[in-house]
Amino acid sequence: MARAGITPERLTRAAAELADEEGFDNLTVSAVARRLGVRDPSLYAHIRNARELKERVALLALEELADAAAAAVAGRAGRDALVAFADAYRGYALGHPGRYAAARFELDIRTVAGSAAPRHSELTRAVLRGYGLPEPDQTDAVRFLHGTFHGYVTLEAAGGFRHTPRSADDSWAWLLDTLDFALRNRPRP
Amino acid sequence: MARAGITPERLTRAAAELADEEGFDNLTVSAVARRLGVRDPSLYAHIRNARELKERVALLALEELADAAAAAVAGRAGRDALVAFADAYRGYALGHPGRYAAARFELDIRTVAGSAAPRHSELTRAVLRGYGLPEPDQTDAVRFLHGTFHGYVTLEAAGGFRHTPRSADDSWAWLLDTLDFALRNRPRP
DNA sequence: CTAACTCGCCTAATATGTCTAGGCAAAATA
DNA sequence: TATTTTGCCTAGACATATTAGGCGAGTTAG
Repeated sequence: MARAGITPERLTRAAAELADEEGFDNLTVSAVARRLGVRDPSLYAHIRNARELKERVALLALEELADAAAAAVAGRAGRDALVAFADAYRGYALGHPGRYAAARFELDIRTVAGSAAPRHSELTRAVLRGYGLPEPDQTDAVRFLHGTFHGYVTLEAAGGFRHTPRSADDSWAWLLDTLDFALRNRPRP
Repeated sequence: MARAGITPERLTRAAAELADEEGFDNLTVSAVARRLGVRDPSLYAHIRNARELKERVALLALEELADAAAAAVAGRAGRDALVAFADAYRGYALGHPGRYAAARFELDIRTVAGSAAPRHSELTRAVLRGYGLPEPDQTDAVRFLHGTFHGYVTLEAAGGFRHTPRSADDSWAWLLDTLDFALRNRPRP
């Protein structure tokens, strides 16, 4: 049989595209095999199981997201950095819904450590540097920002804001204003 | 064959329990059938398909969550109401992870309208009443709060905060303080 | 009180997806 | 060129989702 020339990169890319097009929940070994023009079992020479396929997409998404965030934050500080960071995050999530969902895939602790996840925390801390928060406030703020961005974007992607005429962009801008205000003026303990 | 006496309530309860125990993603028609002591096809007399099974759990979760939030907010105002509301939300999510995930299940628009989802928005607006926000700021704030609570709790449940010694409870308290401060003092447009 | 009927649950069977075992030939290497 | 590796294949076991059709327990009509 002619070889299909499957590489880890081609496989992961196909899976990521599929996730974006059909949803992360519909990402199956079968669907990837179809897209690559091979039979299902052939893929098991390249992946251990279906979970690993999803893991690959998750790791890719974490990398891409961290890269986008890093580029956004570079050369900015304070409010500018916060807004650019948040917009990069939201832009990626809306532009790549399947990959974004993958980034929330539960990885085991060892895999997380070797992933781009730690870069996300570092980048968030870099953004917060402009606000001069001492510990443990900075850790709290990292969690606050992560949670807020993730939650807002998830609800928006799920269509939760379509029932009201107010635009999701405008609410997002208001949210960032409020966040910036709070971080700058919140009374120290 | 002896009848198993399946009612919509028993079925939904079994599905909800299964979701909490095994995860919403692992909620299957087969698993529910096993738990109820019947064969898979027997359930199709009670549900249309697997999607409807999940929908049932989603609707139950939205109801329970709205009930808990309503009870928490009753008789409170301002900061007290905000904290009680948020704690009810977080408590439910951590106590019933499967049901909570179900509450994020994408329902079609007609189903959402008949669900407890609108109550959630109303309750959030009730909480915000104490902060005297005009429109469209109030709508923005509703989205902000929903997103923040949902995101924080999702990340916490996924174990995203276990890598740092700082307790998730303390970060939560900090978050609520900050939110309250921002809503009270944010400059009007 | 029996006859008819409804409807809850069953078996059988198909489709799709995950994954293992074993085979063959193309590609890499000796 | 001979050998080894290995990418891809077929066959097949097992799980889940779902449809079709049957049978008998509970309910209702005569």
